[in-house]
Amino acid sequence: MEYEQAILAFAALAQPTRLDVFRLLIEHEPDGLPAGEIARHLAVPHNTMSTHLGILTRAGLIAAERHSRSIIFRAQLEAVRALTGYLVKDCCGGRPEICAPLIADLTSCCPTQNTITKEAVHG
Amino acid sequence: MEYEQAILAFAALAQPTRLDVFRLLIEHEPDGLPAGEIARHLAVPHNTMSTHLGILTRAGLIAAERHSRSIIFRAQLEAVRALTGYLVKDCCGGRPEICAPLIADLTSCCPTQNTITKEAVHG
DNA sequence: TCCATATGTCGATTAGTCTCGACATATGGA
DNA sequence: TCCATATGTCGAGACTAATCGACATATGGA
Repeated sequence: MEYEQAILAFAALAQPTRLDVFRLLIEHEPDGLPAGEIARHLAVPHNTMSTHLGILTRAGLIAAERHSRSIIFRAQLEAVRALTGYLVKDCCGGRPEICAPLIADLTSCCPTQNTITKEAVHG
Repeated sequence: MEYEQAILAFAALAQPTRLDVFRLLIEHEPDGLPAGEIARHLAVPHNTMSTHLGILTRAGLIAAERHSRSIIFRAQLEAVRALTGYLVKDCCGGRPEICAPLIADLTSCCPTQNTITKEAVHG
């Protein structure tokens, strides 16, 4: 992920309504939700929501797809990967000893092929 | 990490000068840098920088410690861990299949005990 | 105490963001 | 074509953030 895109993503997530939208859409993966339903769910006027959805879309955090009269929005998990990667890889900076414990903690959150042997429940 | 703290952290990192400061301090881990040197390094007036350092500090992303006349700032890697965790664990939401590939990519960035057998170089 | 260095705080200006009413566009059906 | 539904765009007002000169505080040394 590039510098400008990271700034856009951080700015997009720095606003309560937009962070709520993003989390809501993550919950609704992989089906997504239409714009109107998102607005209703978070009790925000449709035009205000439209602005927020535009900001999240431009940041690459969500994506829109028209289905008949509705426009379905979906979270872009690839963007989450890119954003966390931007932070974590920055930490590394050639020094794995700094971020190794950081990654170890993340892997304990959610078992993968590599960490299935570690405790799966995180406190 | 809690909701309000996450908002503060995203907002703090959504500003170019502050993102630069944070990356600079990560580069200078674990020694840190005095406020004046940070300001000089990024060519920002000292009082403007003081404001930005305050915002980063309140967000928990950096921490200050006085050493004689200088105040040394250090990146708080724990905050990076908490912030990435906030994003990634949200993705999981009880569904590891969603974020497993996400974590797999992060671990490939920087070898740990679990992933030392995977390719260490990331493209 | 007085001065120099290092940093923080205040206040004003400028710029940007958030919100929402009003209007515009897009789709599907009668 | 006309209407209803779904969503987007524009514009104004209110709010918030960024910048930086001027002043204040803190530390160490003469």
